[in-house]
Amino acid sequence: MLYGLMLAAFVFLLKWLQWKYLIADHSVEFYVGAVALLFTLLGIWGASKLMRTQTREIVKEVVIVKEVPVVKEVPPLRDGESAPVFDKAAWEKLGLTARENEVLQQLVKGLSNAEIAANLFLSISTVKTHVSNLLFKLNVNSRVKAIEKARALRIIEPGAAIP
Amino acid sequence: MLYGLMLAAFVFLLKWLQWKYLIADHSVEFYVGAVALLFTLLGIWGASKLMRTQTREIVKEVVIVKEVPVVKEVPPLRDGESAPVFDKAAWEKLGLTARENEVLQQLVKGLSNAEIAANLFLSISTVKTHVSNLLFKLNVNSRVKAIEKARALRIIEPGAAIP
DNA sequence: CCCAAATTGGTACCAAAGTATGAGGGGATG
DNA sequence: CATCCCCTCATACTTTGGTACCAATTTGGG
Repeated sequence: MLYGLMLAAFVFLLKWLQWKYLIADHSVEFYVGAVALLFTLLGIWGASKLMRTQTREIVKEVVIVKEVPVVKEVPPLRDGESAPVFDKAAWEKLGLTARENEVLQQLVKGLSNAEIAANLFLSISTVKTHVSNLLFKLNVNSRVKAIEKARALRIIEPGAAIP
Repeated sequence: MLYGLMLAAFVFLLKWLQWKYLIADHSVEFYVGAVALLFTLLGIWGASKLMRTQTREIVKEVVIVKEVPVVKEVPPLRDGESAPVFDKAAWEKLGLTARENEVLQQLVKGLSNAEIAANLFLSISTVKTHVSNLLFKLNVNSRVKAIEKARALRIIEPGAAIP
């Protein structure tokens, strides 16, 4: 409705200008360009107008979520009084080198090779080498399984945070 | 870039038509209307294209706000042996669909996409779709981090084995 | 000193993970 | 019936992960 009206108004305006200034042939492109630009903007405006409600809704929804006292709804966790145990014997059996162990500790935090490389000031190549050796020593074929296994074997350093 | 190119191409096309059909004065309105319509659509298209990412990002941001307190205030899960608690409230807030949840349960077991596909009788494509959507909803960018987050949020089914 | 292991990194290559997009069907809902 | 959401699958593509092999350097012990 509004849109059609605006279009009509614009055409009318153009016609009026035409009468007033007797448009030359070579200025057609200019007008077309102006029209294109103007209506592109109109389109963007309209679209964003429609989109905004959607965005708002989402935000609102989530904000409501935020107000819910999350902690209370979580059943009391029987806190691991038992600090994570580092099974030194299991670790020694694996024969991990110092560096490999460091990498492992980063690995179980869920970090990517790139992140590990950054943390330990290594190149990604080196991290890959270490990780590959780790996977072999742990007898797995993916970092996810390696994390599992490391936890099962309790060879995660006491200080390491476990989410 | 693309936009400017399209505009140029359109003007050129118009010029060409002008030479070919020797546009009469009264048809200018028609062309202007066509241009207006076309570029309005272009504007809408472009805006919606851009808006989508923006919407995504907004959701992302707010989700972070929502989830940070969860991670912080819930005592870290120390050891595997304590029975995992399924926080239904947390799960519902994520808005995971039934299928996505099933995939998540497989995911946290450390299974690969192929293994999940085999277990759920799906194609790898479908699993990828679900996993991708899961990662988005959990606001992470890798399956490893998704596993972490799922544990932190305690949305792992009680039956699930944790190594 | 020399050897062995460890550390670091590089290249090359393949597999897996992840993203983007769209088609098509089905079920619920207005 | 139209519309929306979910589910399924596919293609195409980019990014990570992982393997294999090699090479230079360091380090500690015999």
